[in-house]
Amino acid sequence: MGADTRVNVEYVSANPTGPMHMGHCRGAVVGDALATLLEFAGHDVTREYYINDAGGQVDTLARSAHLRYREALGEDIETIPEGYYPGDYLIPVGKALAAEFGDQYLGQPEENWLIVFRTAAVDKMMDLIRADLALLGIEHDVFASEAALHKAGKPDEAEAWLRAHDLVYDGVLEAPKGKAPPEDWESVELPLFRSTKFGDDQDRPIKKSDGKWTYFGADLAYHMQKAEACDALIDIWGADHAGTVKRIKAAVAALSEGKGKPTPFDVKLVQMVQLMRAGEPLKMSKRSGNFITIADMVEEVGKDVVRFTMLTRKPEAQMDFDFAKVVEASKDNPVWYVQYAHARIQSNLRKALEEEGISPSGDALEQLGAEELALIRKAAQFPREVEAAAKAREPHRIAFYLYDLATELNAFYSLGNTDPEKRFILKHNPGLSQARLFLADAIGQVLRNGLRLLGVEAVDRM
RNA sequence: GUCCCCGUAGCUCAGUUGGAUAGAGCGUCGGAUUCCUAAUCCGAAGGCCACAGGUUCGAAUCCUGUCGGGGACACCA
Repeated sequence: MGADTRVNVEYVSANPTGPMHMGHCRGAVVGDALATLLEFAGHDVTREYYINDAGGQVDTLARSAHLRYREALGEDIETIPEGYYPGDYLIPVGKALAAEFGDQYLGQPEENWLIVFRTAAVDKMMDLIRADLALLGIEHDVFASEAALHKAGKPDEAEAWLRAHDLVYDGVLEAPKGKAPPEDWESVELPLFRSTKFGDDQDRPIKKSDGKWTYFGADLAYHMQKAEACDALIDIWGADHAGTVKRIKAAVAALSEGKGKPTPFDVKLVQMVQLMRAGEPLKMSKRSGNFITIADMVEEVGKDVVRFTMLTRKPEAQMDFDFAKVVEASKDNPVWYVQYAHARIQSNLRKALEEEGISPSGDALEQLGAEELALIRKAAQFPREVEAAAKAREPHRIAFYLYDLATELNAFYSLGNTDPEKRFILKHNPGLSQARLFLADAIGQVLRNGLRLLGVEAVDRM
């Protein structure tokens, strides 16, 4: 492809209010694999994470941290009240805050400590999140802070520009139609972005009635900021945000076209994952703060299994993740099967060298027959497969391709069971043996390359 | 009520972005093994590509509608 364009891939962007749970997992893996895939295809990729550190949720986080801070200083806080984050992960944060500040924020009104606690708690949460992402082998290049965006006045800039072009106006939202009748509906005049001009169902407010920016108002400025530094934008979102795709696309179209630099922008929606164990769905209670974290998943089945499995389905289709099935050692477990093929190749290469002194060589490739050629053809498809997957922005195709390649490798390998002449290691015919090992080595290479694209390590023995 | 995603073999899913007889795995049935990793391999049966229209020389693929599953719909993030 060699397009050599700068592509910004934003993924994960989980709220900095706790550790990552399984709901973030698929988007994280898909985004990361996509980024790698685009890099491999010759793009200059930026992996970006947007930190929502300016909304009401981080205030709740700060208050929850303050509660744990009081606890760390000896107070019995008993049960965590409604409206606070109950998770145990805030206990060490409270201790750290107590160690850092002593009792100076005890018994103080909120305005005296909220900002301090918010900043400190968000930092700690981001450390947590970065650690969780590292478990999945994920590392972002840029962590963009929403608060910093506000401080830099980006939303104001965007608003001014949009107003100047009659794309933002002050207006009143219509009450929501349909099944959910308005309960405490008030009609207020708000600054609205004309997203209907770009196919949205409704114009969208960029500021709230208290004058603060809405999430959308900030996000719009954020996308503008990203677009200034690259040639194409990709966002990976959970499917629960599908309803906001139109407005943000409208915003990017309006701003980037208006400013003379139309920026292609793609939002990839990733569907929910249903966790299962041996066919039974796992239910988790959000209320108690008890959910299955990414750390739990990685600890139980390993990074490679989590990553590969998340890529064995197209992202926009719902999927199950069965803790029992993903570690099964059989052909219906793609992770295992691809690894098995690679280990088998490595095992043969080792054995050939150590026991027979035969190493791969391309000197006698003309001795290879029709079956080997079919295998070579399959392996040779790899670059085209990568190109197609990159163009379609669908990393899961690589996973399916690797599975197919493993199938063909194993099929050829099995010919040697009934016909000893079809084996890789042939003592009486070193030339052919070298050629077949050369082929095996090449396929091993393709498997490794493909797995690396997915962020999965190939194993040499199992 | 509106919007988005999905609907392909009994089950779980691919399908190279409109091209020839629609492909895997599991399951079922029938085979292969004194084996370089059999945790594997080969073969068979099994499809009106949800349904109905439309566009096209040509549709699983694009458009419209219906049905079914999932998700989202105030100034939350």
